[in-house]
Amino acid sequence: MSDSAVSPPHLEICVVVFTLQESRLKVLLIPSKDPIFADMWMLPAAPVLDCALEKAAARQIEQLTGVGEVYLEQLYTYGDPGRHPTCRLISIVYFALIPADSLLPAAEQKSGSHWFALEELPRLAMDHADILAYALRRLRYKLEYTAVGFELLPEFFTLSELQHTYELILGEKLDKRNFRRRILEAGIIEATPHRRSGEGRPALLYRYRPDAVAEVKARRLFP
Amino acid sequence: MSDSAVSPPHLEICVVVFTLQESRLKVLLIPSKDPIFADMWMLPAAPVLDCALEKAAARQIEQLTGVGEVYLEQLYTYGDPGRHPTCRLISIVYFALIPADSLLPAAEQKSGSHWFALEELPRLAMDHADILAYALRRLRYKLEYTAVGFELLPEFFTLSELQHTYELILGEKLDKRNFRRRILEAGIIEATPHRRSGEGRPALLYRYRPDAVAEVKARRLFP
DNA sequence: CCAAAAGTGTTCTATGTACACCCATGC
DNA sequence: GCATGGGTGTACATAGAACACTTTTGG
Repeated sequence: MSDSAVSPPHLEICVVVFTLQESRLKVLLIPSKDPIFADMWMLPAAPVLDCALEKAAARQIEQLTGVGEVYLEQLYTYGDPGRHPTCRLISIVYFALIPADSLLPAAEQKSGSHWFALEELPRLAMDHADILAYALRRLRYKLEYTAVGFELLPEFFTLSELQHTYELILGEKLDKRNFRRRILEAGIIEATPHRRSGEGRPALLYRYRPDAVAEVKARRLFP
Repeated sequence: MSDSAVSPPHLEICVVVFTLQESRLKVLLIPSKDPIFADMWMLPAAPVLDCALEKAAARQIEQLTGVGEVYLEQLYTYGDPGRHPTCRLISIVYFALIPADSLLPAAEQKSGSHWFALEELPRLAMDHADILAYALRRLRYKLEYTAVGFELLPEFFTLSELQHTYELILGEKLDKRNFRRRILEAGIIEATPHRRSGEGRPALLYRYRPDAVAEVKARRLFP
């Protein structure tokens, strides 16, 4: 079992995938198969076979959700004796944002994975609760200095939808006028000629400027 | 050689160690032993044997410099086909700050390592120049919202010495009065009753508040 | 015409920036 | 007594926070 320092530790790519459903921030989990963690859930992970780490994370997310292009960023590499009771394990963790409207429901059934709202998490195996907490911290932090919020929305969205996204993730109410001013001054989204009719006055639809994605990537602090 | 996806990739812990010598920010490098990278230098690295990643990085730094307790933080995990021409390699990179006065010169001789000023770097193997550039970016960034500067100084230091440290790392001149106000308001360092006599008026010696180390760790965005 | 959500500027506060002179010591 | 670095406060500019009413549609 854990005959330390004889064979190298196991190495896996682990992903924290967020989406927005029913006005809640949700994370993708899979049921644990290991009897040690019976009735617990885990962040999805897969053994590292080659060294294309980001591609491996993307491939894994595609298998689980059916979505190929996602916002993806390396989070941290966790390795510590005692993370896992019986084996030495190193997890390279990525985190990702997916707009709910691009998810394939079939993929979820097939993989046995499930989306959990952050307020209704099941028991998580190992240190996965810590990892998730850190991913959320980083997401909140990134939201403040870049405009990744739109990565969780469909291609066209209203400013109110975007603001609600921010409020959900940050866990606080924001001022409408200040929010609009800042987000527009950031120049990452732009108005389209279309409108959406709903209950009240129809809202202008916005989309992120396609060339702004590169800009967001350039602005990020993590390579 | 590179029969991909048959055996798992090689995994190493790599360290970017900064210190301050002769009014210059320096980084610790070792000469490459691999003939592919003849006459190039590298960031120190060692194969991963167990999964105590941070301890492994600390151990490596102690072997190279003789210093046991250092400021240490995980930087990023690099893995990409094409990083190394002949083998698949994943590097978990840490970065560290060491006060120059605690270095053991003997350790440097024994390991063949050498301190290079950032303005006079030799050719670096693989993507190590990128890694180093990112480590510097992160150091500069951290300096702005925490007060890690004192990690490069001896136990007792003057405010001018601390300011010069900041100026060196950030690469710009800072206003003396504003610097002092901010650094003291941050509450991370405290005056001692001692003074240092030098050329002009003797300067008060400061040290960081021992209980502030935990605070700095708590404030950091990376776990 | 009423309910429901969209849209829009200004004032105040706090934070950061620029800036110049006196002080204590060694030689 | 003079050269050298140490030490101190204030005015101004900029960024962020608080705040309330009018507009457009559907029912």
